[in-house]
Parts: sequence; structure tokens; C-alpha cells
Amino acid sequence: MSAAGDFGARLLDWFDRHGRHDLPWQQEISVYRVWVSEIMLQQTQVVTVIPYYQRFMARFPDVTSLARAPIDEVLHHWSGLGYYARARHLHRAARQVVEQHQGRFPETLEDLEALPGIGRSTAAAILSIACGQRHAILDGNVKRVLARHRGVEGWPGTTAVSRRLWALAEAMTPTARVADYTQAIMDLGATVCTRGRPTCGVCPVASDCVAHATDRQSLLPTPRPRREQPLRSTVMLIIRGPDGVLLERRPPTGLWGGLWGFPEVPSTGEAEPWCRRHLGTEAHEVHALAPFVHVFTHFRLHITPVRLWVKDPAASVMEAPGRVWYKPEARSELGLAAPVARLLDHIVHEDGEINGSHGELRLPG
DNA sequence: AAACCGGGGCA
DNA sequence: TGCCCAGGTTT
Repeated sequence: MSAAGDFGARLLDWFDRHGRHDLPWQQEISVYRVWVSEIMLQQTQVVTVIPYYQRFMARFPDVTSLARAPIDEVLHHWSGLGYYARARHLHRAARQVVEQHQGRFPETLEDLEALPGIGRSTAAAILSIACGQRHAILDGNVKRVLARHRGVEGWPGTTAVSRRLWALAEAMTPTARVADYTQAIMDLGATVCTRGRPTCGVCPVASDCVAHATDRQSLLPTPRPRREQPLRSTVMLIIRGPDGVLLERRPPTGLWGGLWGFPEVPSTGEAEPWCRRHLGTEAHEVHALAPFVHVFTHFRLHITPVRLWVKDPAASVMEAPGRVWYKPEARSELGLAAPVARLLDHIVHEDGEINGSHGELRLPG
């Protein structure tokens, strides 16, 4: 018997007895529902995704409703999940499906991969789970399972290691019950063959696992080489006017692309000139609040909030496109960057206090 | 505090 | 083709 065949059989047997079969995207299976779940699951774990997924599906039950929705509403439903480029890709892909495929998803690897945000692994996952087509997938869970089971050395980010893992993934994928197998190997990676403390005692393929035999679970897959993080800094202007706090839409790409945030300037001294130049009015009660650091994987962002008031911004300024006067206590449907949401929450809290005269900003962490 | 992650974009 | 990028969550 071939190693691949036996591997798949043991995995399927384990899946039947211990796998998850009641997840929201495992019900009423369709390409659309599986697609949305796969995109969400690329960046976030199952328990976190579930409530987002249910809200998303309630609001956008099919590809047509998603395509018709304004991007702001899509981003709002994504707010907090991170990687907002994926929400924008999702939205663009929905429009392409409606406009170029008459609202029906293509069911070939090539055509699916042509949609924004769908690459080789995601296309394969969608077609195997939703359509039962035999395609290998290679997401983070599968990379971990295969690198350990076959003892593949080297960081999977290199093309050589990636090619080897793809070849293994192809070889292991069975010809029958492909949808269940795809779910099974992802489930195994998520619940048994975990990054930190794999529970090899309950693993159906531990008996011939190279990492298990040589006690190298913590060394495989080989982690990415480390780089040091640069520190960037910015000043966020918390501009309060008669109708709320001024937010601007960020550029569509880059950091927090398409989300709403405070106007930013390079240094605190630029706050008042900014108000004159962009709002045509004077700033009052300008206070720098306590700076804090927002940490990303690739850099750290040093944020100095500056709070100020404007009394009489011109009407043209009030109604400028890409600009909104936001009422923090009346949560409207806008996608907000995480530190922006925190600062807005802080404003609500501060306003609730009798004496808000202190200029200190205290944030957890 | 470090690591994670699938695809897009660009040299 | 081989980097670099994003960003809340987990460990």
C-alpha cells in the first residue's frame, strides 16, 4: 500500500470520529459560502471567524448582494479582522463574478485564480470542498503537517521547499472523499498538529511521522529568518468640531487602506498649520496626549495623539468627500483602524467624566 | 514580545 | 523569480 493512500485513509477515519462537522460554512455548502470562509480563515482562527462569518452572511447572503454593497459596508463588516486588502479583494471579486460570469462562480482552478484575492491554495480549497474536485491545498496548517510528517527541512517561504511541499500535498490527496480530506488535513493542523504543543498522542499519522520519531516537532517547519523591526512615528489629529470628530478616508492601498482615520501630520508642530491649510480655521485648546506604540509584525508605529477644537469650519470643509464628522458615541457604519477605534472609545469615556481637564491619555498595554 | 499567514505587487 | 507587505491574535 502506498504511503499516500494510507495517510489519507487514516486522516479520513480520524475526521469521521473527531473532526468538526458543524461549522457554519459546512452547512448549505456553496462556492460563495466556502469562498468567504476561506478568505476569513486565512488570517484568523475558527472561533474568532464564526461571529464575523454569520454577520457577513446575514448581510451579504449571496455574491450579488455583496457585489451591490458599498465598499464601506463591506469594510465595516470586516472591521477588526485585519488585512483589509482581503475585504477589498473580496468585494472586487464579487463584482467580477457578477459582471464577467453572470453571477455564477467559475469552477476551474484557472478561472478562480483569476479573481482578486484567490491564489492556488484558496482556489483548490474552494473547488475541493464545494465541488468535490480533486485538488491539493497547501495552507499554513497543511505545510506544518506535511513538513513534520515527512521531515521537510527549510523555511517554506523559499521556492525549493515550497515546491517540495506542494508535491507532497499532491501525492497525499486521495481520489475519493476529497472534500472531507481537505477539511481533515486542515483540521488536524488546527487542532492536533499545532504550532506550539502538538498532541501527537491522538494523531492518526504519528506512527510514521518523521518529526515525532526524531522529536523535532518544535523545529519543523523551519521558521522564517528573523528581521529587526524599524520604528516609525506619526501624529494623529483628534479634531473636534460642532458635529463630531474629523475622520478622513485613508488611501486605498497601504496601511489601513480604505479605512477611516484621523488626519496625520509628521510632527506635533504641524497640527495648527494643518487646520489653517485644510480647514481654513484656527485650532483651539491644542493638547498633545500621551504617545503610545502600536505594534505590527514588520514595524512599530509610535503614535502621538493631538487633541484640538475647531469652532467654525467652513461648510465646504464639512461636506468634502472622503471626510466625515464622526460622532463617537453613535457608532456609524465605518471601517476604523484599531488604534483609531481605541482613541475614539477613549473620547467617549472621557466625555462621560465630570472633569476631563487632565491631558493624559492612558491606554491599556 | 515574537510569530503567524496566502496573495498581490514590484524589481 | 524572489523579495516585501499587511495587522489582530495567539503563544
